[in-house]
Amino acid sequence: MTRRPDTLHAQDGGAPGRRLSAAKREAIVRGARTVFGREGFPRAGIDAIAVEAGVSTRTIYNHFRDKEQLFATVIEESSAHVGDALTALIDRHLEEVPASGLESALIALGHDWVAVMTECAEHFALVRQITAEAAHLPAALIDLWQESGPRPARAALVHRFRLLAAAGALDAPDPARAATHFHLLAFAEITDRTRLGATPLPPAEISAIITAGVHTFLHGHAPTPTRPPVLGTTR
Amino acid sequence: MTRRPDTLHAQDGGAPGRRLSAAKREAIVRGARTVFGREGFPRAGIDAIAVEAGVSTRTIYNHFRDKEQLFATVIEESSAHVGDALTALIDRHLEEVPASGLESALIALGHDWVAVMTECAEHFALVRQITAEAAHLPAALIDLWQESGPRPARAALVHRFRLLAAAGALDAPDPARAATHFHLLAFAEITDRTRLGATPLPPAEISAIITAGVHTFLHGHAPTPTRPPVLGTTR
DNA sequence: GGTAAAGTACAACGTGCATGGCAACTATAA
DNA sequence: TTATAGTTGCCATGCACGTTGTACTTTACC
Repeated sequence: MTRRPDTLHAQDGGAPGRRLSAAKREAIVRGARTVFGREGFPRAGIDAIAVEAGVSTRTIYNHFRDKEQLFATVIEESSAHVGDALTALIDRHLEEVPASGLESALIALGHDWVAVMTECAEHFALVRQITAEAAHLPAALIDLWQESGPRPARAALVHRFRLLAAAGALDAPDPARAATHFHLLAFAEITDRTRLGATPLPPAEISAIITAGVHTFLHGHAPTPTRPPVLGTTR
Repeated sequence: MTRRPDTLHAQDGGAPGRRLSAAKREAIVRGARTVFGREGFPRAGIDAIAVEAGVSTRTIYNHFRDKEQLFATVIEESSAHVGDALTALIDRHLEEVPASGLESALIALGHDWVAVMTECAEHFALVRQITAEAAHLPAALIDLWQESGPRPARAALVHRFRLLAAAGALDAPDPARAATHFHLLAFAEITDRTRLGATPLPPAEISAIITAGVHTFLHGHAPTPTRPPVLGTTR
């Protein structure tokens, strides 16, 4: 079973038993992500993807069964990557809560989160298209996306908030709800107004939104008045 | 220039100088709203709209220049109607703040708001499609929608919050931001999870979201006199 | 009832686009 | 170098759909 160094993978949906080039496959997926992000799923033409990838349309059909399977592959590979980045971000900022202030930690997390959104603009353009088409996309595809990206990130946030509540730094009997409130106040307005990064927002405005959001969040979930907050290790 | 009682309106884009039936036009717009809401803009076929409206496709083209103009008409007429309903709701619930509690007023507003969303499910299905396709729709269309629906409603909310802040019932130096925070906390999660009403959410869950959201909001924007607990110097 | 305009049925036209077939080209492994 | 198989360009096919033309039917007012 000798294989070329470049053709070690199993194909995703082409004719069975063929050995296709991994490099071509990667080029296709990357090009497809760009075009799908720009134009959306049913709208992006195979030809445009082929051009973007520097590949013939015929080759695309050698690697993938059809356009939909290509789309699924793009979603899975892209969102797993960005999901990891966000999860790492959350853990990094909330691993140890500085006694100096939970507020500054949350604000810093907010800014870094937005930074990821601009760095991975192409991915979030794709996400925008997914949510846009959600109702017309197979449910399995939506699940695939949720599971590989948003869900783990959210779980990490809930986990950290649970620890913060246990440490008395937060009044969050329901950490999941607190996570939702934090996310809404700190990010939802930004994702909304930038359309997930599509339209720019002045940095000062972003900063104001995050600061105000974190402020409202912390006041809304402040530890019970009688008990001064215990800021210590949250682990 | 005798006109039939049924044909008094000016046409939107058909051949100039013809007198078209208002009843047919209404049927077309209503059917188009249903189908556009269900399938989205470019996706909905003229044939499907014609069937839904009980009209021939040719008649549609006698009343409207093309599919896009029909879509614009649907958006304008539908969102103006729902926008008025929401504005009325806001004014009704926040016109006089019961000393008994701003909290209950906001919660009641929240419930009525959600009720409007379910009553006008067809409209919000349309809104879902608009936001989904926003990037590929002419900007003028998006503006048309924003101006006729969401903007007036939001303005009403900001106005009420400004009065509440002036009356000392709320700590909202920036009423616009407070309105955003209230909207996010009380509604955004619901619109998110129900996909603007597309997928159902148990009433108990809705109630919990609104209650928790209003709670967080009020604690975050509580009037200063009693100085709510603050973590460190949150300013 | 007559008449003119609106509405309808039907079909044609053009287009865009996802696929599939095929033969020629090319790069790699032996 | 040679055989093997991925890659490519190009064309064909089929389909979906917006839009229009046209001839016939219905409707509303005189």
